[in-house]
Amino acid sequence: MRKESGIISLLKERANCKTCNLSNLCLPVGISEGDVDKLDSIVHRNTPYHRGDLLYKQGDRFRGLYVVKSGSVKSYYEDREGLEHVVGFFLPGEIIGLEAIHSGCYNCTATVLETTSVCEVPFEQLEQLTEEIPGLQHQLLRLLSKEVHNDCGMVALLGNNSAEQRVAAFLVSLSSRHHSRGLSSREFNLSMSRAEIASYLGLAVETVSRTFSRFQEKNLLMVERKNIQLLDINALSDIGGQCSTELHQRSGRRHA
Amino acid sequence: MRKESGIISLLKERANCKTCNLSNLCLPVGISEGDVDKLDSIVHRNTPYHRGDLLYKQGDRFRGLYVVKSGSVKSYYEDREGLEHVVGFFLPGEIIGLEAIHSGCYNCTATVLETTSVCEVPFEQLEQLTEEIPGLQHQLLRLLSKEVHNDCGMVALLGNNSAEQRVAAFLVSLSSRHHSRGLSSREFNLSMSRAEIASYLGLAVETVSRTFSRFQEKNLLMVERKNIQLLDINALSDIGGQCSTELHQRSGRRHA
DNA sequence: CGTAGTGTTGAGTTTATTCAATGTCGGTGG
DNA sequence: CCACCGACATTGAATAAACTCAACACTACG
Repeated sequence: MRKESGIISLLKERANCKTCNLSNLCLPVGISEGDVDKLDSIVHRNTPYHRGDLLYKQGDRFRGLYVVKSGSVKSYYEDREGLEHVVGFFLPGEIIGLEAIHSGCYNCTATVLETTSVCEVPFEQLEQLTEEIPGLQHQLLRLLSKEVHNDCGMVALLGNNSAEQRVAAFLVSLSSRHHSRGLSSREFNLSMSRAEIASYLGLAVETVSRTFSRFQEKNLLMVERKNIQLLDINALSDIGGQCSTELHQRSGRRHA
Repeated sequence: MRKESGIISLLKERANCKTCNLSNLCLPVGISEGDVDKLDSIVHRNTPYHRGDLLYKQGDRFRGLYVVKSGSVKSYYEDREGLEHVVGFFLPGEIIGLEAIHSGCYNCTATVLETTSVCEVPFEQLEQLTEEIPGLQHQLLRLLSKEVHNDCGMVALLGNNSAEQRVAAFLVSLSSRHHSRGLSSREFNLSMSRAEIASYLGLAVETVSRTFSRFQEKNLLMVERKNIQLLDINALSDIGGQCSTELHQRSGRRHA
């Protein structure tokens, strides 16, 4: 078996594969196996991080992107009072640091939620590679665009107000993101704390907790600490509104 | 005077210029005047749109990006009940449609708020030009990244909860965006209705209205229908929190 | 001049928050 | 091995914030 490469995930955009099969991933986007080697050569494979470790801090100079190989990451920024505001969670296959290309320094802090391994992709070198690898540029643009798309969805969601809608949409999003990595969409781990969920969704911790309980009473899910099972994804999807489906699923329509 | 070009705005990222002076705009980003002509040649200059006209509809095939030359645009999506959720406003110099690169079709509807002129930039041709124009690719990536950055800010803001914070941050954002185009940061036009602001900020119309009134009582601003004057931008900026400054201003620090 | 669209203001209700208490898990040290 | 501690999670009760409903005001426009 070949070394698994984080950059592959970067380019493939959640193809359905558990282990990184190169030809599966790159051919469909027009990148040959030879080119994959070039990509691989610029990627740093960091040793695993542990809960609380930082990938980068708010204000650090932009070095490159990070691709989650396993585990999960949150990104947040601190306001003047030192309060933390979570702006995103990243699961395997997802890319961190895209917002820093523009200003040349990271404007969030990225920290690891559990034992996590990531690849570091130096951005300058990646940009240079676009000259050698046809199709790479297009993939990068698509990647960025997708992030914009997801964020739009988040804005719409947070404008949706009700706590139930937000929590439901959040869960459906996690579910579909797990699914797109070939993992179970029904049962997974909440690597983030209730407080982190609350911060992300703009709710109080207690509200998140109560909403979980209410969903559980309605038999929509079963949750115990970090472990969660979605019993009725359709119902949750309905509660969450279009956001939860539209926005975090690639091409798929509604779960019918 | 030379024909004004929307694509210039696209590349320059809000340099401080009222009229589009080509050399000002492009040289700093490493694009020569000759290359500007190439860019100009692919841009469609549409006749002005009027309030309510659509640039594109949710679901339309992605053709290209739109750059606002004058006027303003909102983008929103309709949920299953047909309710409108505003996800963004676009002022002169800003680019619309970035979220559609990924999926190949627009997932929001973009509509014009007042008499507005825009440029249409066919995306395929723009991508091809990156081969001829060095630096163009980098600018495109930065552009997308900036959008991600702004959206992150919006997510953080909407997680910030309080109506006052949201409205204040919104106004400061508009202010600084006007400022960066060389227009007054103190007094400008709210081309969007209260309902549109409310939808964008996830508030009720009445709450927006009341918040305006409260700010006015505190002498932070003067608002009458569409016309607004910010009397104390610092104070508003403080209320809005880091988001309002951090997130919508380029390199500048707080208004000191 | 009257009407429709939009914005403001008030009163009551709903929702989510805050504050406080209690419960649960996981680790550490006696 | 068990008791204890701290971090995290849940639940309840009181409070505060924003929402809904409803009335009214202003402007634009025919």
